[in-house]
Amino acid sequence: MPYETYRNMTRIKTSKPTESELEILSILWDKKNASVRTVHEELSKIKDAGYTTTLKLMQIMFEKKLVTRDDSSKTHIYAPAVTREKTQNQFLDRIINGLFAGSASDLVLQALGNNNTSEAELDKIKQLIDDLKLKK
Amino acid sequence: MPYETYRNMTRIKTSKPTESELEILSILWDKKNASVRTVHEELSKIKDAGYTTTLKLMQIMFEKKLVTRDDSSKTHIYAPAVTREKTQNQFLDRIINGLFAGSASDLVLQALGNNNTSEAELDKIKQLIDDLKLKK
DNA sequence: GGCAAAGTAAGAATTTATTCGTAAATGAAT
DNA sequence: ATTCATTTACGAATAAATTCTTACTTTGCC
Repeated sequence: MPYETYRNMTRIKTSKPTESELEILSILWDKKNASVRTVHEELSKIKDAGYTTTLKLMQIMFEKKLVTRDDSSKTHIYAPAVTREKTQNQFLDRIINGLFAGSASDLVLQALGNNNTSEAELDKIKQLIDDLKLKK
Repeated sequence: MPYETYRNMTRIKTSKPTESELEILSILWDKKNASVRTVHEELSKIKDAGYTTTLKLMQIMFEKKLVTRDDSSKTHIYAPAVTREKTQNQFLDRIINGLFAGSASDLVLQALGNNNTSEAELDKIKQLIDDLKLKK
């Protein structure tokens, strides 16, 4: 079976976004929605690829249902179909299970230990912890 | 240039481990060191691939300097060349910058919010926060 | 209508990652 | 020293992700 055929078959279902898809999603999350041109120009600031590359990627993301698309006018307008939060949790799960032996708190300890987090943010986390403890 | 040649040129420098390499590293971190056979048997519990596949992967990891190797006897013994902590931080950095807009505390809030962390672990985190605040 | 600009579509090519087949090397046991 | 199981070496095949080339479509403008 030719690879293209295979890919078209499996591309359908929603799945974890790849590295490049994540970059595009990040832009869409910020802008709410955007044309390929807009995304591509934003993308050009951090990487170097042709316009049709971005287009193709966004088309694939549409097939995977990672984005929606309004094609009522010539220039299609894309919007994220998955939330930033859901995607964050998806990646967190993977990294926690694959790299932190399933311990979310180990991840938290590493993340806080190696990062200079502001005092205000530390307080916010402390507050969340207290809330969580109350619920137990 | 044939792909094999190209790959041999670029495979040299240490880089972020791939998904499969991470599975092998996890086993090596647990066992301190192991032969290909041992790693492969451990791997068989969670995935289904041939022995030479594991071997090849570990050889590539050796070339990438992700693992070291004692080849003084017939059965080579591999050991991790990167620490679990360093790798964890590498991935945390990537996910924080790529998906959490650079905010480690956002990641922490998500990780704690969506995970049922035990009270003891919450206390440990709280303790760390207090330590961090003292240092400021 | 004809044409240019900007866009989309689709498949091929390339790059990277993973898996496998085959042959050669090692070494233990007889 | 011959046999046999185990292991390594290495290239090729396959899979997956990314990039590019080419052709077609739409729209605005003269």
